[in-house]
Amino acid sequence: MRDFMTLAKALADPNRVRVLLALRRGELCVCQITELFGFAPSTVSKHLSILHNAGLILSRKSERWVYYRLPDATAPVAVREALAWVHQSLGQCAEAEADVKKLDKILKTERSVICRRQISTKTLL
Amino acid sequence: MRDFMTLAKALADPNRVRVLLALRRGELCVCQITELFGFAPSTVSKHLSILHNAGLILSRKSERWVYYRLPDATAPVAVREALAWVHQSLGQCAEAEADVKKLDKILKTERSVICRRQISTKTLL
DNA sequence: TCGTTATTTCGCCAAACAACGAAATATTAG
DNA sequence: CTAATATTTCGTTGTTTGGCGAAATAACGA
Repeated sequence: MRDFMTLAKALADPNRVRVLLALRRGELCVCQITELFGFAPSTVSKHLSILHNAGLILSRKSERWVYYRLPDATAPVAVREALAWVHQSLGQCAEAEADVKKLDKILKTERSVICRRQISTKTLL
Repeated sequence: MRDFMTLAKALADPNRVRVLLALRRGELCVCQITELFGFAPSTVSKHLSILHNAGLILSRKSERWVYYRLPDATAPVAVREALAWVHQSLGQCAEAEADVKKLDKILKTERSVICRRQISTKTLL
């Protein structure tokens, strides 16, 4: 029950669900998701840690970036079923389409440019 | 997305999940669920209205009672998948077993006795 | 080593939420 | 009609949660 509630609560925020939909494209680093959402990096990091803690995403550290991705078929049934529910229910929804479109642009840009973009916006204030 | 989030938020509370598990036995009226949980009737009613609003339970009014039940196969796919996820993940969990056991006793008791029990507890104060 | 960059952790604040009791709304029984 | 019963609605209260920025941590590059 405890594990299930951790899963259910992780899914109870629309921005976390957006992360799960965006990751269908493949793994993303925190700064790419931050760029997609327009939130503070700390906010995005917290969302990712909640998803990770629930087992809904996996992480990998390489060089100075942390990449998050969807789990594979070895994940627990409850996790796989939760993800199937999300993807089947929302795979075609307007928000997912818009995010995919924006992600296309982000992925075409050098990652280094994306990351520095967040800093520059901040230092201008 | 909006509908999905209503569903996901409805599942994000353990007591609402308990209702979905308890209803596998068949329909229950509010006072029976209230007896099972030991919460104030207003609290239980609120939980039921959140589940009902999400489409996770259906209601029927008969005489002076309102009965809630799980939806049938005509429910939207997102709802059916959510319920399948809950029941598959938690069908055998300790909390569900304990509730089933307590429900057995409640269902063996006259409903009128159950309902008056709540009142008497209140008026004694 | 030192500065830069990516991410996380922490503390704060406002909004959302779950519990309650009191009052309102049916509906039945007398 | 009036009283009693089942449920819902409303307003309050304490807790949780989502957002932020500042500071801590980690990894890289000069």
